[in-house]
Amino acid sequence: MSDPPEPSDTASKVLDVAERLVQGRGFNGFSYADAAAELGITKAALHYHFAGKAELGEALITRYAERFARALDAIDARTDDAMDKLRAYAALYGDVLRNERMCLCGMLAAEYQTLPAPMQGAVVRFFDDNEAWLAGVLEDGRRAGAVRSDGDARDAARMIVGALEGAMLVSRLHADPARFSEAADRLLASLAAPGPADVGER
Amino acid sequence: MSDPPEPSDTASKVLDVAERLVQGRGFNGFSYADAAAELGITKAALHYHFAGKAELGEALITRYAERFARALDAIDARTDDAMDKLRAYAALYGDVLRNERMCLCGMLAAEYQTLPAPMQGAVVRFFDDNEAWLAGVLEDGRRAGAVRSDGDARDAARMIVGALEGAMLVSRLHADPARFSEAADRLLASLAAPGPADVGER
DNA sequence: GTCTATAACGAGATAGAC
DNA sequence: GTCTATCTCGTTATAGAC
Repeated sequence: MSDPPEPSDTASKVLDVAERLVQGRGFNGFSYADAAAELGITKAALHYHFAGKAELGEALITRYAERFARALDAIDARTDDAMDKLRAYAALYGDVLRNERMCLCGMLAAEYQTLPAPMQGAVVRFFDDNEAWLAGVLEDGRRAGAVRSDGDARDAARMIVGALEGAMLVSRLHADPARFSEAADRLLASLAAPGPADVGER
Repeated sequence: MSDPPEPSDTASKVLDVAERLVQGRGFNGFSYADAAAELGITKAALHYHFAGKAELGEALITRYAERFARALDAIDARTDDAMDKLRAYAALYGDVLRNERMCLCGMLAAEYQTLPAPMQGAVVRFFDDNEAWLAGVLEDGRRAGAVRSDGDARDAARMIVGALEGAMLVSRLHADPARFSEAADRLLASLAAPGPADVGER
């Protein structure tokens, strides 16, 4: 009936292409010309949909963060087990890497100093939200005895986010997603409480 | 007597400035103009010392990797205890971050896809060398009973490198080196073997 | 909503004087 | 070893036609 509240078809395609380029080459390593060429449109047409590179960048983070938030909701709906949630969380990162991409916000974190202020704020918010969700999972897991308990959950959450982002960063050098999985599994294993069934595993 | 084998005074100053800029803003976010302005010389003078940006980039990684290798030698000379070595290794990263910098090669890892091939090779070598050193430390530590033993040491080494690089990446967003230290301490704690003196810590 | 055309700038790089 | 001057290219961005 009325105009769709969704971004126009073209705008959404622009975001798709720009997202992939930025995840692969970084915000500074990406240009309007690259995206326009891939889309088969002109740079001027890009400027119609997104006034400038800064606005495009903001839109990229917003959409990425929303998608991520929905994925976290889906995890919450799927299971109540903390370790299952952590495994699913790590798998989100693995999926990104398997598409030969770096996490969008991990990439932007590296370029943080050179980003326009609104993008900086959005990147920080992304990580804050992730840490908050993870901290909640960890606290629940501790109460249930599924997660090893020590220190501030928020600190533990930050360590997890950093470890996963870093594992992506270095795994990508060898184009080897298996390296990421190895690292993620190790991280998760270090978080699991020694199960009552196999303490000491003698 | 003869010309110094060391890089000329100016070339070395160029590397100092360029290194700081690249660690802060990335290789793509840094320009000859930036460095020349800070040095009070012209872009043309820069081209005399380093033919192009790619050559400057290679020189940056080479010097950085050599410095890092010397730091690892110093650690080896200072202690034989594996956990002490790991703590000292993490402290190397903390020192970089405290200067408001990202690890040079961590930054370049993010921009990997856009780097000239020789720089790509040098970045990969940096991480391979780090992983090899860490794997050796972990194996020694296992033999001595100081390090928790599970799986391939090389995989464990990769997890450590990734976790430290990632912790730098996200800590830098809040300009808060304490966040890095928290994460590094957690990582190290997860690697330490349960000491014979405090098993279960009842 | 997309185009052509072009402006305005900064990038990396080069030639040749000093 | 450093300079001035210039070149060429790619970048973001804008004006205005269609």
